[in-house]
Amino acid sequence: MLAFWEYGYETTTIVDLTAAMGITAPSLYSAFGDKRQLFLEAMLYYAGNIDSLARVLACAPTAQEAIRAMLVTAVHGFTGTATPKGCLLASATASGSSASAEVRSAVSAVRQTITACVVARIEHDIAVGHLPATTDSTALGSLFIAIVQGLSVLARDAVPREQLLQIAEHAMAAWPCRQEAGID
Amino acid sequence: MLAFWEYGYETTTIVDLTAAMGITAPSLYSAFGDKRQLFLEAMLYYAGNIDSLARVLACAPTAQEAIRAMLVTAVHGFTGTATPKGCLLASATASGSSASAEVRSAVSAVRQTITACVVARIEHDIAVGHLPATTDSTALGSLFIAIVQGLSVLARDAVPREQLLQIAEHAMAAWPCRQEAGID
DNA sequence: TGCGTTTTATAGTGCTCACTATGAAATCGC
DNA sequence: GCGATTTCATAGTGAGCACTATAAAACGCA
Repeated sequence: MLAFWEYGYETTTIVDLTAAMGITAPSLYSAFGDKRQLFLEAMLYYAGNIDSLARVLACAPTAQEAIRAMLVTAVHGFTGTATPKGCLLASATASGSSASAEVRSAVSAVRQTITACVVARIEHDIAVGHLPATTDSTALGSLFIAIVQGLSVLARDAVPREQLLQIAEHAMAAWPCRQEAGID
Repeated sequence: MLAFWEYGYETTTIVDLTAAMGITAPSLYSAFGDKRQLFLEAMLYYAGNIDSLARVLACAPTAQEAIRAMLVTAVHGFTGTATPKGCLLASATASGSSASAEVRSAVSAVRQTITACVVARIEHDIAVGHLPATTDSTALGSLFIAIVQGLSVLARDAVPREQLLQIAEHAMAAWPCRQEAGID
């Protein structure tokens, strides 16, 4: 997973993977089938962290706080010292030949699942009156997904964690109704 | 440029490039040196469009309108039918082996130049009183760069132009002072 | 037309890619 | 303890990569 995270899907070689895993090529192929299946498993393992993030989305008192937590968690994940910079989903298949279209669409599907979770949380807050009924939940949720993916690009450019956190804080101003602290 | 835009730097092959340009490999090498130099020229040609965007930044009446125009221009560029989806700067070197680190830092440098233009425009509006003196110009400018790069990811996921424009419109709410229309 | 120069096409170079055939080593039931 | 079965390492496979040596063709100029 770390190798794919660092170098991307097509640019990571079997030698990179076997070296990282401490096994030989035949073992890798008997265990995972081929490079594509190994990547899909690694991606789902990576997205597992985001599944726990979906639980955080549901448990937060408001959608604002839920998204704030998502942004902070993302920034921390993108700037860890023990892991590659940025987001595996954002960078591993950002480009590639037409041979890897299937892998790219699998990553896109995971991203859309995450987007759907965010949109659902926003719609819940609309339903209970925390957000205006006129709120465009799809556009607002997609905006924050876009911001997360954009933060990944900046993290890859070696922008430090503190600055990314400030950017994320500024992004929180995009909520349609400015509820000051204490309203929740 | 279109080939690099579509497939990325490392995943675009010399055969792709010679086929797109209608020339043979020796002609390509005598004209451009090698693949790396050809990519750098193609990237600067692509960024040339963004240089004209820097002029738009300076000519707009306010920083808000300047950034709004940048977002709209970006969305249109990311969803054109005659060009690949997304942003060349965002996707072409999002991942890659350590052999292409130099190319990746060149792309990062262009992105930081664009960020500096945006930040300068925001600081200009702070100086003339269009924006609060407490505005964090670096964080705010970087946020909109992150949003543009994030929109590129969504565009690559085949999100339609109209939805991206709505997302961009929602992003405009992130400005620190909500100046309604007519104030400028 | 004939010659020197530049451009271009053919055909390959060594290298690395994802992937695998074959023999050695370890493991297991009994 | 021993044979059957599974697991693993060595050593390669054809294919495709970035890149180039050589020679033919096109061109400017007389």
